[in-house]
Amino acid sequence: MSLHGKILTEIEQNILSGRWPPGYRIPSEMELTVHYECSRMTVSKALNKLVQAGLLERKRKAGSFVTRPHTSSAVLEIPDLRQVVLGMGLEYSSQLLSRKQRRSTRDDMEAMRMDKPGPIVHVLCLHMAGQRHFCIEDRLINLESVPDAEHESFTEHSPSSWMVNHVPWSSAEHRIRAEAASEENATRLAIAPGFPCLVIDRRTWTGQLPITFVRLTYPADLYELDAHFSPSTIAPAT
Amino acid sequence: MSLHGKILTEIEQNILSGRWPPGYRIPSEMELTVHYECSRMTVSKALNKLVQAGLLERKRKAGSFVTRPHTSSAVLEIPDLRQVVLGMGLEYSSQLLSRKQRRSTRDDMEAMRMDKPGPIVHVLCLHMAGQRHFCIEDRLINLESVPDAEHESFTEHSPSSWMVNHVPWSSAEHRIRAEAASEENATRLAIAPGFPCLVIDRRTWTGQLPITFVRLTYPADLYELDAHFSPSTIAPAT
DNA sequence: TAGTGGTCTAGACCACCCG
DNA sequence: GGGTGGTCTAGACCACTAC
Repeated sequence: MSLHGKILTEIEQNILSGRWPPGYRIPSEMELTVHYECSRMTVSKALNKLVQAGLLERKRKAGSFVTRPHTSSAVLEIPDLRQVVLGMGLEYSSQLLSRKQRRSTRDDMEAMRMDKPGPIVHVLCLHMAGQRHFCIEDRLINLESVPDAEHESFTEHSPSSWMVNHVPWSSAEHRIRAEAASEENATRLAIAPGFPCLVIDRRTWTGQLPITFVRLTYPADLYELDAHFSPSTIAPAT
Repeated sequence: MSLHGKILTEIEQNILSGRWPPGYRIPSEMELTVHYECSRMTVSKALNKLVQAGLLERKRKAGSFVTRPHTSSAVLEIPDLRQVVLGMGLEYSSQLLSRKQRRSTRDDMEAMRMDKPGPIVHVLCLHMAGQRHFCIEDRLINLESVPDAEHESFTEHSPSSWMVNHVPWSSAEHRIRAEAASEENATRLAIAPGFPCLVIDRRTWTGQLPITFVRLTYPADLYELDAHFSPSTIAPAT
């Protein structure tokens, strides 16, 4: 592997593992050239790729910093539902409907794409936007990747908020569809069974390790998903 | 603007304008260093950003080539519906329901984000997957950006296929939601009014120029949208 | 104002692989 | 074999901005 590839990988792992948390100031280019015994260009190449990937922010004179919990960085955002609702100008609240802990069943393993069984947390949470039932969050969390979740009650912060703000991820998969509300969800969302809903399934990983699977069910017309995409927005870096 | 930014922009425009078509071999790094009177690193930086953007492919000894009609390159693909259906193992057919040409109305301009009126084509097309009504495509095309569309009947190829294969784009915006089928679409899709549908609005541009607006309406359960996303897939270039 | 990143140079060696 | 891109160096000057 190339030297700048090695530098990139090592720094990336420092970030994704949490050793270098959001806001952390990483060593300056000069310090890295010393550490890796290479020229500034080589270090710079690695760091700039990490900027493009959304893991770093760099400021002259200040240094290079790990970005805040990488929320979106790009295309399909992974938002904190609380922020979404507040952004709509509505009051937000959430209600934990259930919280279970268990060894993963076969269904769990399939949903999360786990390759071997392990302890998980299963939470169900209702999100409200003003008086409207906004979203049902049905989430599995892999306790091997996110051990902190074992002692988190999710009553103060919703699972959505907690995950966004505590857990970094390196890849995600979304599956989006329309669906008629099931009896169960219709009751939870105070809508008629069969009412159209937008359903988003999302899996996230750090490296090869599954973190969480979440199914978000929104009554139609309460939520739209936005995705901007510019492959050519390489915006010559000002 | 920086020099490599200028080089990047000029080459990008050569590609997006079609002057350098897919497969075209662009000048070598050496030729570009002569043309821009700069060092190889500077040219290289620009070219490698274009590789990341998916506009170029580079091969040792062979040279740098414009990629084939950039379909997805990443996250939210812009598929040819024909390929989608065939990929599901079903027979594909399409039927043009209407084709109109007009000067853009205020609604058209709003839909396409045009800032001044101009000639457009409005097509409506039904896509079938086997015996199932798969999707209604409701599309506006800006004739100023896509003059060829004026003399295209869209009977042999569906608008979706034609656009994907003929028109390059540089940025796209998706809006995705669930919706109850309108009376009109229910008839077209052979479903009951109120049946849940997945609706995707998509706008595409080349540079600042709007190309097309399309609304795709799928009956629930006939289609799911997939989106993979790895910000950290910066894969140290082999 | 000093330290940081942004940019650029003029070389160099190497791996690849088309012809 | 020779031209291509991939990588790297050891400098350099500049712009920005936090301190």
